[in-house]
Amino acid sequence: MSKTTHREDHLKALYALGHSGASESEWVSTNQMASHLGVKPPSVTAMVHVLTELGWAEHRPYHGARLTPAGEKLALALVRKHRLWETFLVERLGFEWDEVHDIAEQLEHVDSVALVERLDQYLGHPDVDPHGDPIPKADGTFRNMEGVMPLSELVEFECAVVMGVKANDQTLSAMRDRGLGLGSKLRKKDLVTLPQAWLSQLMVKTS
Amino acid sequence: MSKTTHREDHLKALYALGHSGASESEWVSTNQMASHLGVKPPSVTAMVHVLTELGWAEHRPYHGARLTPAGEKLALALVRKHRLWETFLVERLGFEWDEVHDIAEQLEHVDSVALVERLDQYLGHPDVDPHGDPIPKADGTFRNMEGVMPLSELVEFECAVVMGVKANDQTLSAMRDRGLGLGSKLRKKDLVTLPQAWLSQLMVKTS
DNA sequence: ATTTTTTTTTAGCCTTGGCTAAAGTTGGCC
DNA sequence: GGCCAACTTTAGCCAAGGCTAAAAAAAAAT
Repeated sequence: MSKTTHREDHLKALYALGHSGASESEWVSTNQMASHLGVKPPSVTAMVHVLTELGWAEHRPYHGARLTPAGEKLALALVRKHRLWETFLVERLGFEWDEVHDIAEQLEHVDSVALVERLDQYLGHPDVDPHGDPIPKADGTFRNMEGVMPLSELVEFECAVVMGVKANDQTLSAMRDRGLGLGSKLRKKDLVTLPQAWLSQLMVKTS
Repeated sequence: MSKTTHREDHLKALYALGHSGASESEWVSTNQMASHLGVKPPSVTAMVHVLTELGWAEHRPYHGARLTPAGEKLALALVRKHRLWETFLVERLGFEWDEVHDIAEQLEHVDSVALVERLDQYLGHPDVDPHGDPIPKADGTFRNMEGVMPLSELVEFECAVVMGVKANDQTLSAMRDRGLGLGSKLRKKDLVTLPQAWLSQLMVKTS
């Protein structure tokens, strides 16, 4: 990996782990980042120092790290690239939704602003990627995702529509085998037929 | 750059410099590779040793290096990827032919056989890239390029059709400004209006 | 409140690829 | 045939990232 790619991977990890719940960027522990990146904690400490030097992160020793606004902007650009490429791979090249993550992981590090913008245009400025995750616009804003929640949080409902999925490739493949995809409709009685673990991974909206 | 990307760059240099004229892979000097790659000679020596270890090149000290059949196969796969991506960038994303080299240089290192094959299919199995260079098939064979030669080698002719261009981005841009592109027709009398240097860069076929 | 456990950081080493400077080859020129 | 110039390789150093082991800090437990 290039120097840049390394830095980008750490930025993305910081972004991914720091935005689980709240909208504010949360402190992320060294251990969390290390296991997320498949690396040992000392390596993370070293890279966090570099990111701090660059003004992209701040570090409170023995407490954690988090993105600065500048770092957040860069991370969002990476997320944008990743999700646009995933969309391209599925929409244009005919890949399945469980096959694109690793390829997009490589494509997202290609450095060309013009390429991203032309890709976005070519795809018709999509709002969400093949997993239903919102694609940040060039200015960093997101599509409104109001009313979307994990299936597990619904108590009473008639019919729910799948708006997104948070799952690894293996689970995505299994869901596809069952005919589940974005837009699938689920009724109360269907719930018992689904693997328990999926309830928190399927993001739905009642209609 | 990743370890793999470094090796691939040296393989490509060996291929590019060793196939100028003949079909056989020729010996390439350390200096040639170094200046082609923008690196100092000792770095090339070191990498050539690595490629030799891997069975991708052979090295005759103080004489030069050349690809083995295995190395040639890998180099061809890289050329294939590069030219397919260039085609995609021009045909689908609307880039100009002088804007795509550097981007394709990055895209060609993305590692996924499925991606290359789907891209090839998506583009309709093109024979040549936007510069008229032939795109190797998955099995390593090329389109027949018979009858194509530099404009400078034509002595008497009625009309020649541009089939390819060997030029850097700046020259490509200048050619575009003059309306020159693949398929452009040139007559004997047009020659005097062209910059001298272009005559050896424009690959043509008499019709 | 002290001790123990867990987490994080620092210290020190390895690998890979780059560089300069010095030594070794090759080959052309008298 | 010997010498000089050009080119190539080796030797030795630097930077970036990764690792393990040990030290330091924070958190937990008694």
